[in-house]
Amino acid sequence: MPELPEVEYAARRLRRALRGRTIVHLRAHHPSQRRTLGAAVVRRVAGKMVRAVERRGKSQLVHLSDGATLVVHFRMNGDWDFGRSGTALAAHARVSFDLDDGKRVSLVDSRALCTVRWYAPDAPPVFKLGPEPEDPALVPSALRAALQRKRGPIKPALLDQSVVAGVGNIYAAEACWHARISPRAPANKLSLPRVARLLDGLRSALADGHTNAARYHKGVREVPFNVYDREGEPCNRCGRMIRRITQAGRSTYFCAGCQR
DNA sequence: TATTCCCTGTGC
DNA sequence: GCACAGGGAATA
Repeated sequence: MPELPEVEYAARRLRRALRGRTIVHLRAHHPSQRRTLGAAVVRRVAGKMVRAVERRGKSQLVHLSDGATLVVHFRMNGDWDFGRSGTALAAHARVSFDLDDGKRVSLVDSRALCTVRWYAPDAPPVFKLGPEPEDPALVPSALRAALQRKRGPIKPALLDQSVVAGVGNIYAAEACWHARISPRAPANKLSLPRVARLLDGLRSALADGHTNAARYHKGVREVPFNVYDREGEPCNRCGRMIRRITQAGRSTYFCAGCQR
């Protein structure tokens, strides 16, 4: 379930496994991954050491010792599986890294929508991303300026990665709920106080997400969402029924009682 | 700015 | 069967 908190957590685990290690063997196991990881790339990556792993928005960047970069995107349901080389591959393993310490990291993704791209040292990836949600430079007036360039309703606007990096469908809806703003409110007409509330709402929703990402692998009970996937259930704030609508082809959950 | 497509799995 | 799934690039 990879949105920003999950990707942040995944990138940390990946960093722990890869940093300083040499990739003995990179393999693409599915045709959709072989399109971006051809034989030449796979050959070139072999023997390179991992200098650093970082996250930008929902992308994970693996910086290699020859200056090349691998960019991993989980899309809808990618995740890492950590195991040992030579053992059976995890189900739905799409790409795997065999490391010089005998361990193997696999990208598992049942839908095979995940992407792994290789960038040459002289042509590094360029991201059209807005500020990270935690960036101190992201103040209400900056968010408002970004939103004023947008047409259409606020909730789909929050999914635009050039507005704020890493906001996905769940947290866009949760942020609107926290801020008591209708997902249908025009993005470019939100007042500064409402934008400030939205920013606070986004940060609290993501904070819950970070708690959950840490709990996910420990079997600890997770913090429930307030609106996402709760159609027909009562709102935690006003008790009215949560509704589901479609915006820009995706589900939006909200409470028409207290989100105006 | 909305739809279509990429894939496969799940739940009704 | 069919609708739907958290993303994003490519389209009209």
